[in-house]
Amino acid sequence: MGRQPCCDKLGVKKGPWTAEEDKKLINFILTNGQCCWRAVPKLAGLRRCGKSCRLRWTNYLRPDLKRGLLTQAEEQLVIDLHARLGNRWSKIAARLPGRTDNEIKNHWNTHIKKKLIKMGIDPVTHEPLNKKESPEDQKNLQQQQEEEPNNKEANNNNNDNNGDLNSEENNSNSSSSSPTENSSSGEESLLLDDSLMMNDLWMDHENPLVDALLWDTTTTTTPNVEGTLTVPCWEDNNNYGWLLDFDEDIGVQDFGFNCFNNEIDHHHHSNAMQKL
DNA sequence: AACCTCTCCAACCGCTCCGGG
DNA sequence: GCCCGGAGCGGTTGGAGAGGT
Repeated sequence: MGRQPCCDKLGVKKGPWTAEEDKKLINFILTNGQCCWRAVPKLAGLRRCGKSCRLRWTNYLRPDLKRGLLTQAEEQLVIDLHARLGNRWSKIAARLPGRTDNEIKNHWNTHIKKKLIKMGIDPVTHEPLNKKESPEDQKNLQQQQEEEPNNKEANNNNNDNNGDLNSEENNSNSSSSSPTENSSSGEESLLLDDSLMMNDLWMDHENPLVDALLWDTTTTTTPNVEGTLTVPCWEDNNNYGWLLDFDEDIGVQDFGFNCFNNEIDHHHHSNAMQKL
Protein backbone atom coordinates (compact mmCIF):
# COMPACT_ATOMS: atom_id res chain seq x y z
CA MET A 1 0.00 0.00 0.00
CA GLY A 2 1.11 3.53 -0.58
CA ARG A 3 2.34 5.58 2.27
CA GLN A 4 0.13 8.02 4.04
CA PRO A 5 0.25 11.45 2.50
CA CYS A 6 2.24 13.86 4.62
CA CYS A 7 -0.81 15.99 4.96
CA ASP A 8 -4.40 16.16 3.96
CA LYS A 9 -4.15 16.67 0.25
CA LEU A 10 -7.58 18.18 0.06
CA GLY A 11 -7.45 21.92 0.05
CA VAL A 12 -3.69 21.98 0.32
CA LYS A 13 -2.15 24.55 -1.94
CA LYS A 14 0.92 23.76 -3.98
CA GLY A 15 3.24 25.73 -6.18
CA PRO A 16 4.96 29.05 -5.71
CA TRP A 17 4.39 30.93 -2.50
CA THR A 18 2.72 34.28 -2.56
CA ALA A 19 4.02 37.25 -0.62
CA GLU A 20 0.92 37.02 1.53
CA GLU A 21 1.70 33.43 2.47
CA ASP A 22 5.29 34.33 3.18
CA LYS A 23 4.13 37.08 5.44
CA LYS A 24 1.90 34.73 7.38
CA LEU A 25 4.61 32.15 7.77
CA ILE A 26 7.24 34.66 8.86
CA ASN A 27 4.84 36.19 11.30
CA PHE A 28 3.97 32.85 12.78
CA ILE A 29 7.52 31.54 13.08
CA LEU A 30 8.77 34.74 14.62
CA THR A 31 5.99 34.74 17.11
CA ASN A 32 5.99 31.08 17.97
CA GLY A 33 9.34 29.77 16.87
CA GLN A 34 9.95 26.63 14.87
CA CYS A 35 7.99 23.78 16.30
CA CYS A 36 5.86 21.00 14.98
CA TRP A 37 5.76 21.88 11.33
CA ARG A 38 2.71 19.77 10.83
CA ALA A 39 0.73 22.15 12.98
CA VAL A 40 2.18 25.29 11.45
CA PRO A 41 -0.13 25.65 8.44
CA LYS A 42 -3.24 25.40 10.52
CA LEU A 43 -1.99 27.72 13.22
CA ALA A 44 -0.57 30.19 10.76
CA GLY A 45 -3.68 30.17 8.62
CA LEU A 46 -2.00 28.70 5.59
CA ARG A 47 -3.43 26.21 3.16
CA ARG A 48 -0.12 24.47 2.81
CA CYS A 49 1.35 21.26 4.05
CA GLY A 50 3.74 21.48 6.97
CA LYS A 51 6.53 20.13 4.92
CA SER A 52 6.08 22.87 2.39
CA CYS A 53 6.15 25.45 5.18
CA ARG A 54 9.35 24.04 6.60
CA LEU A 55 10.97 24.06 3.20
CA ARG A 56 9.87 27.58 2.46
CA TRP A 57 11.21 28.78 5.77
CA THR A 58 14.53 26.98 5.68
CA ASN A 59 15.24 27.62 2.03
CA TYR A 60 13.91 31.06 1.53
CA LEU A 61 12.53 32.99 4.46
CA ARG A 62 15.02 32.31 7.24
CA PRO A 63 16.51 35.65 8.22
CA ASP A 64 20.07 34.40 8.34
CA LEU A 65 20.11 33.37 4.72
CA LYS A 66 22.60 34.86 2.36
CA ARG A 67 21.28 35.49 -1.09
CA GLY A 68 23.08 35.49 -4.34
CA LEU A 69 25.64 33.28 -5.94
CA LEU A 70 28.15 31.41 -3.87
CA THR A 71 31.45 33.17 -3.61
CA GLN A 72 34.50 31.48 -5.04
CA ALA A 73 35.66 30.59 -1.57
CA GLU A 74 32.32 29.06 -0.73
CA GLU A 75 32.32 27.15 -3.97
CA GLN A 76 35.76 25.85 -3.19
CA LEU A 77 34.62 24.76 0.21
CA VAL A 78 31.62 23.00 -1.27
CA ILE A 79 33.81 21.10 -3.67
CA ASP A 80 36.11 20.04 -0.92
CA LEU A 81 33.31 19.01 1.38
CA HIS A 82 31.61 17.15 -1.41
CA ALA A 83 34.78 15.22 -2.00
CA ARG A 84 34.72 14.16 1.62
CA LEU A 85 31.02 13.87 2.33
CA GLY A 86 29.47 13.08 -1.03
CA ASN A 87 25.95 14.26 -1.79
CA ARG A 88 25.15 14.96 1.82
CA TRP A 89 24.03 18.45 1.08
CA SER A 90 22.68 19.20 4.50
CA LYS A 91 26.03 18.34 6.05
CA ILE A 92 27.77 20.49 3.49
CA ALA A 93 25.31 23.31 4.04
CA ALA A 94 25.94 23.11 7.76
CA ARG A 95 29.48 24.28 7.05
CA LEU A 96 28.32 27.25 5.09
CA PRO A 97 26.17 29.39 7.32
CA GLY A 98 23.56 31.30 5.44
CA ARG A 99 23.41 28.72 2.71
CA THR A 100 20.84 26.00 2.38
CA ASP A 101 21.25 22.44 1.28
CA ASN A 102 18.90 23.11 -1.60
CA GLU A 103 20.88 26.11 -2.72
CA ILE A 104 24.14 24.22 -2.57
CA LYS A 105 22.64 21.24 -4.32
CA ASN A 106 21.32 23.45 -7.09
CA HIS A 107 24.59 25.29 -7.40
CA TRP A 108 26.43 22.03 -7.55
CA ASN A 109 24.22 20.63 -10.28
CA THR A 110 24.13 23.76 -12.37
CA HIS A 111 27.59 25.24 -11.96
CA ILE A 112 30.19 23.23 -10.11
CA LYS A 113 29.45 19.92 -11.78
CA LYS A 114 29.95 21.46 -15.18
CA LYS A 115 33.08 23.24 -14.08
CA LEU A 116 34.63 20.06 -12.79
CA ILE A 117 33.73 18.13 -15.90
CA LYS A 118 35.23 20.89 -17.97
CA MET A 119 38.36 20.57 -15.90
CA GLY A 120 38.40 16.85 -16.52
CA ILE A 121 37.40 15.95 -13.00
CA ASP A 122 34.68 13.47 -12.24
CA PRO A 123 32.20 15.37 -10.06
CA VAL A 124 31.18 12.15 -8.32
CA THR A 125 34.52 10.65 -7.44
CA HIS A 126 36.62 13.81 -7.74
CA GLU A 127 39.10 11.74 -9.68
CA PRO A 128 40.33 12.71 -13.11
CA LEU A 129 37.74 11.73 -15.70
CA ASN A 130 40.38 10.22 -17.87
CA LYS A 131 43.38 8.99 -15.94
CA LYS A 132 45.44 9.20 -19.10
CA GLU A 133 45.06 12.87 -19.65
CA SER A 134 46.65 14.62 -22.49
CA PRO A 135 50.00 16.20 -21.71
CA GLU A 136 48.36 19.56 -22.15
CA ASP A 137 45.76 18.80 -19.50
CA GLN A 138 48.44 17.66 -17.13
CA LYS A 139 50.39 20.78 -17.84
CA ASN A 140 47.35 22.92 -17.05
CA LEU A 141 46.77 21.02 -13.85
CA GLN A 142 50.37 21.47 -12.84
CA GLN A 143 50.17 25.13 -13.64
CA GLN A 144 47.12 25.49 -11.46
CA GLN A 145 48.94 23.78 -8.64
CA GLU A 146 51.88 26.07 -9.00
CA GLU A 147 49.65 29.10 -8.94
CA GLU A 148 48.47 28.23 -5.47
CA PRO A 149 51.63 27.82 -3.46
CA ASN A 150 50.14 28.94 -0.18
CA ASN A 151 47.78 26.09 0.26
CA LYS A 152 50.34 23.48 1.24
CA GLU A 153 48.82 21.43 4.02
CA ALA A 154 45.44 23.05 4.18
CA ASN A 155 45.01 22.84 0.48
CA ASN A 156 44.62 19.13 0.62
CA ASN A 157 41.22 19.93 1.90
CA ASN A 158 40.46 23.11 0.11
CA ASN A 159 41.69 23.02 -3.37
CA ASP A 160 39.09 22.12 -5.91
CA ASN A 161 41.50 21.89 -8.77
CA ASN A 162 43.93 19.48 -7.36
CA GLY A 163 43.46 19.23 -3.65
CA ASP A 164 40.42 17.11 -4.10
CA LEU A 165 42.29 14.72 -6.20
CA ASN A 166 44.71 14.24 -3.40
CA SER A 167 42.55 14.79 -0.42
CA GLU A 168 41.54 11.19 -0.09
CA GLU A 169 45.03 9.82 0.06
CA ASN A 170 46.37 12.72 2.02
CA ASN A 171 43.71 12.65 4.62
CA SER A 172 44.54 9.86 6.97
CA ASN A 173 40.99 9.77 8.25
CA SER A 174 39.39 9.43 4.89
CA SER A 175 38.30 6.05 3.79
CA SER A 176 39.58 4.81 0.51
CA SER A 177 36.08 4.16 -0.70
CA SER A 178 33.97 6.67 -2.50
CA PRO A 179 32.97 9.71 -0.46
CA THR A 180 29.44 8.53 -0.02
CA GLU A 181 30.48 5.27 1.47
CA ASN A 182 31.85 6.60 4.70
CA SER A 183 30.49 4.80 7.68
CA SER A 184 28.74 6.87 10.27
CA SER A 185 31.51 6.28 12.76
CA GLY A 186 33.96 7.33 10.14
CA GLU A 187 31.90 10.39 9.64
CA GLU A 188 32.28 11.33 13.26
CA SER A 189 36.00 11.43 12.96
CA LEU A 190 35.70 13.08 9.64
CA LEU A 191 33.65 15.85 11.14
CA LEU A 192 36.05 16.28 13.98
CA ASP A 193 38.82 16.41 11.53
CA ASP A 194 36.90 18.95 9.54
CA SER A 195 36.66 21.35 12.40
CA LEU A 196 40.37 21.08 12.89
CA MET A 197 40.80 21.68 9.24
CA MET A 198 38.67 24.79 9.43
CA ASN A 199 40.60 26.03 12.42
CA ASP A 200 43.77 25.57 10.49
CA LEU A 201 42.25 27.50 7.70
CA TRP A 202 41.34 30.43 9.82
CA MET A 203 44.74 30.46 11.41
CA ASP A 204 46.38 30.46 8.04
CA HIS A 205 45.69 33.92 6.78
CA GLU A 206 47.87 33.38 3.82
CA ASN A 207 45.51 30.77 2.55
CA PRO A 208 43.65 32.06 -0.47
CA LEU A 209 40.42 30.62 0.82
CA VAL A 210 40.74 32.49 4.04
CA ASP A 211 41.73 35.61 2.26
CA ALA A 212 38.81 35.33 -0.04
CA LEU A 213 36.45 34.89 2.86
CA LEU A 214 37.99 37.63 4.88
CA TRP A 215 38.12 40.12 2.11
CA ASP A 216 35.15 39.24 0.06
CA THR A 217 33.35 42.52 0.03
CA THR A 218 30.14 41.11 -1.33
CA THR A 219 29.49 39.45 1.98
CA THR A 220 30.43 40.34 5.46
CA THR A 221 31.27 36.81 6.35
CA THR A 222 33.66 36.56 9.23
CA PRO A 223 35.46 33.62 10.69
CA ASN A 224 34.98 32.34 14.16
CA VAL A 225 36.79 29.86 16.29
CA GLU A 226 34.28 27.08 15.81
CA GLY A 227 35.47 26.71 12.31
CA THR A 228 32.31 27.87 10.68
CA LEU A 229 31.61 31.04 8.86
CA THR A 230 29.77 33.55 10.94
CA VAL A 231 26.72 34.85 9.24
CA PRO A 232 26.64 38.55 8.77
CA CYS A 233 24.09 40.59 10.59
CA TRP A 234 20.65 40.66 9.10
CA GLU A 235 20.90 44.20 8.11
CA ASP A 236 23.44 43.20 5.57
CA ASN A 237 21.16 40.71 4.00
CA ASN A 238 18.17 42.88 3.30
CA ASN A 239 16.15 39.76 3.19
CA TYR A 240 12.93 41.43 4.01
CA GLY A 241 13.38 44.61 2.11
CA TRP A 242 11.08 43.27 -0.54
CA LEU A 243 8.46 42.50 2.03
CA LEU A 244 8.72 45.96 3.45
CA ASP A 245 8.31 47.35 0.04
CA PHE A 246 5.55 45.00 -0.83
CA ASP A 247 3.30 45.94 1.97
CA GLU A 248 4.32 48.71 4.25
CA ASP A 249 1.48 48.14 6.61
CA ILE A 250 2.66 44.62 7.34
CA GLY A 251 4.93 46.32 9.78
CA VAL A 252 7.96 44.15 9.81
CA GLN A 253 8.67 45.86 13.09
CA ASP A 254 5.79 43.81 14.31
CA PHE A 255 7.90 40.79 13.66
CA GLY A 256 10.39 42.08 16.12
CA PHE A 257 12.92 43.13 13.53
CA ASN A 258 14.38 46.55 13.68
CA CYS A 259 17.36 46.09 11.51
CA PHE A 260 15.86 46.35 8.07
CA ASN A 261 16.98 49.01 5.77
CA ASN A 262 15.41 50.29 2.65
CA GLU A 263 17.56 48.62 0.12
CA ILE A 264 15.53 46.18 -1.82
CA ASP A 265 16.60 42.77 -2.85
CA HIS A 266 15.65 43.12 -6.45
CA HIS A 267 15.04 39.49 -6.97
CA HIS A 268 12.58 39.25 -4.15
CA HIS A 269 11.15 42.56 -4.96
CA SER A 270 10.40 41.64 -8.50
CA ASN A 271 8.95 38.36 -7.34
CA ALA A 272 6.74 40.08 -4.87
CA MET A 273 5.61 42.65 -7.35
CA GLN A 274 4.91 39.97 -9.85
CA LYS A 275 2.79 38.14 -7.38
CA LEU A 276 0.69 41.18 -6.61
C1' DA B 1 8.57 40.66 -32.87
C1' DA B 2 7.94 35.86 -32.49
C1' DC B 3 9.41 31.58 -31.60
C1' DC B 4 12.50 28.09 -29.81
C1' DT B 5 15.93 26.27 -26.71
C1' DC B 6 18.54 26.39 -22.68
C1' DT B 7 19.45 27.40 -17.91
C1' DC B 8 18.38 28.00 -13.32
C1' DC B 9 16.18 27.38 -9.06
C1' DA B 10 12.01 27.01 -6.06
C1' DA B 11 9.26 23.54 -4.77
C1' DC B 12 7.61 18.86 -4.67
C1' DC B 13 7.94 13.82 -3.86
C1' DG B 14 9.16 9.91 -1.65
C1' DC B 15 12.38 7.79 1.15
C1' DT B 16 15.09 7.42 5.52
C1' DC B 17 16.01 8.64 10.12
C1' DC B 18 14.85 9.27 14.76
C1' DG B 19 12.44 9.66 18.99
C1' DG B 20 8.51 8.48 21.83
C1' DG B 21 5.18 5.16 23.35
C1' DG C 1 12.39 -4.88 19.97
C1' DC C 2 8.50 -3.03 17.35
C1' DC C 3 5.48 0.43 15.61
C1' DC C 4 4.11 4.94 14.44
C1' DG C 5 4.36 9.70 13.38
C1' DG C 6 7.01 13.71 12.47
C1' DA C 7 11.12 15.80 10.71
C1' DG C 8 14.78 15.89 7.58
C1' DC C 9 17.18 14.72 3.38
C1' DG C 10 18.29 14.13 -1.44
C1' DG C 11 16.63 13.44 -6.15
C1' DT C 12 13.74 15.30 -9.47
C1' DT C 13 10.59 18.34 -11.84
C1' DG C 14 8.32 22.26 -13.86
C1' DG C 15 7.97 26.95 -14.81
C1' DA C 16 10.02 31.43 -15.49
C1' DG C 17 13.38 34.05 -17.53
C1' DA C 18 17.42 34.59 -20.54
C1' DG C 19 19.58 34.01 -24.73
C1' DG C 20 19.72 32.73 -29.52
C1' DT C 21 17.84 32.50 -34.20
